[in-house]
Amino acid sequence: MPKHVDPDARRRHVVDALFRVVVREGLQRTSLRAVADEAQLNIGSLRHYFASQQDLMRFAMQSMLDRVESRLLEHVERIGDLGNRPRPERLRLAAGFLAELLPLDEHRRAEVTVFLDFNTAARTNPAFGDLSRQAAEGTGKLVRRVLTRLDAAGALRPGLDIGIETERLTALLDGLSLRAVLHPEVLNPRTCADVLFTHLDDLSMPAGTPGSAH
Amino acid sequence: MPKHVDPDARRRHVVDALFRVVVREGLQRTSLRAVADEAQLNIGSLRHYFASQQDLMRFAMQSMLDRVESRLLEHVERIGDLGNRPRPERLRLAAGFLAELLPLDEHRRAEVTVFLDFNTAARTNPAFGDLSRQAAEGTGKLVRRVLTRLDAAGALRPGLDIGIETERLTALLDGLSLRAVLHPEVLNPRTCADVLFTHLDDLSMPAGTPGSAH
DNA sequence: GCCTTTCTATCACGCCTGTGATAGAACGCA
DNA sequence: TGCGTTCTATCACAGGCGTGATAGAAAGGC
Repeated sequence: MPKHVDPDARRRHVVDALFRVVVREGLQRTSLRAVADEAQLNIGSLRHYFASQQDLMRFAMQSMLDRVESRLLEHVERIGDLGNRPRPERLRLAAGFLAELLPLDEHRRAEVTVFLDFNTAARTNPAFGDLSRQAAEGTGKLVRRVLTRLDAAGALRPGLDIGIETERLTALLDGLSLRAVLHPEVLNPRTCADVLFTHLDDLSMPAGTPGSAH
Repeated sequence: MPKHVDPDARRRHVVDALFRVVVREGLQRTSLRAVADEAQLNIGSLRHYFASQQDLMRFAMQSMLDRVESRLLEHVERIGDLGNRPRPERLRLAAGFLAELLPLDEHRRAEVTVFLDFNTAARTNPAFGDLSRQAAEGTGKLVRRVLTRLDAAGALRPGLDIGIETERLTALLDGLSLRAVLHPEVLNPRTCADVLFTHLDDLSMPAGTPGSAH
């Protein structure tokens, strides 16, 4: 088994470089040569790990989605069972969880930036079509699940249409991300988080209502 | 003064062609030659009206923003004074007005698509920087004005933070547009409009108060 | 030692891009 | 008619792109 380097590590290294280029220059200007330079690799080496540009791009987008998903799972692990928390804390936890999707720090900001570029490219580039759709449906289902759980725990206002509220909250998250990434001087992370919390608070029980059934 | 053709009409013709290419192929693949072909013009003629690619692109983005603005103004004209309408109708009118920003029909859909591509490009292309920022601030101020008017007319819930609510509604509109453009099979125009109305209804007087919706 | 696989590095090709330069047609006015 | 401006059309160039081909280095198993 000849194995000088770990190919998976190499691919991760290349993908990291690609993300940096995308953030700095945009997906439009993210060429094989630019990525190779950023990764300090020869373009020949790079092509040894990725058969074609499309392979690289798809792999990169898939990696990005995987990373987001694993960070979300990690967050779920961290908060554990939220069934037996006091109601205001449940809201706070839900907000903190959904905030993983917002560009509130440099790390998430880079990720959301890449996410946005890939997904807008997917509109006209069939190579990304399935991944983009899967991502959009994924966040939708995620938001729906959060709302459903909150509702089941009696934390939400009665009479809400969960379908509509799912679309509303999902669109709100997407919109906050979009504006925060494109116009950080207009929408800063703090306001971003405030808006999210305000929204969840709006969906919750009015103050003074008896809390969790159970 | 020799004048065979109307230069303004020509420029409009070219910009229309450019928009079609952007919608169909994405801004990334919108080259001078592609636009010239779409406009059924020789690239030489095209370059007679636009000194450089950057000139064309900036002109196109500015045109798009002008068209959106004029459609909004036209809508304002159409509804006239809304001060003396019954409250539920005021909400409906405000929703209809803000819906001008959503891709609810093919025309607006194309416009929002172009808007999105230009604004995402503006993140890394300084040529669009000022226009993009101006657009983002414009919609923000627009939303704020709508909310302020509704509030002044007593149509809104008391205790709302107009600043936060402006950001929230703006992000919601952006998010709806984004999802409707990128994933029309997930978020259809009908749901889009429903979400907007639900949101405005949520901001209005609490349920049970005379005049509040449904 | 040798052999095979893995990896790095480079060349060349065809394609597309924006753009400078330029020639000629179309047209209105004198 | 001829003149000058406006417009159309084309060529050529340099630069960037993805990619096929290929040669050579590096590394481990035998």
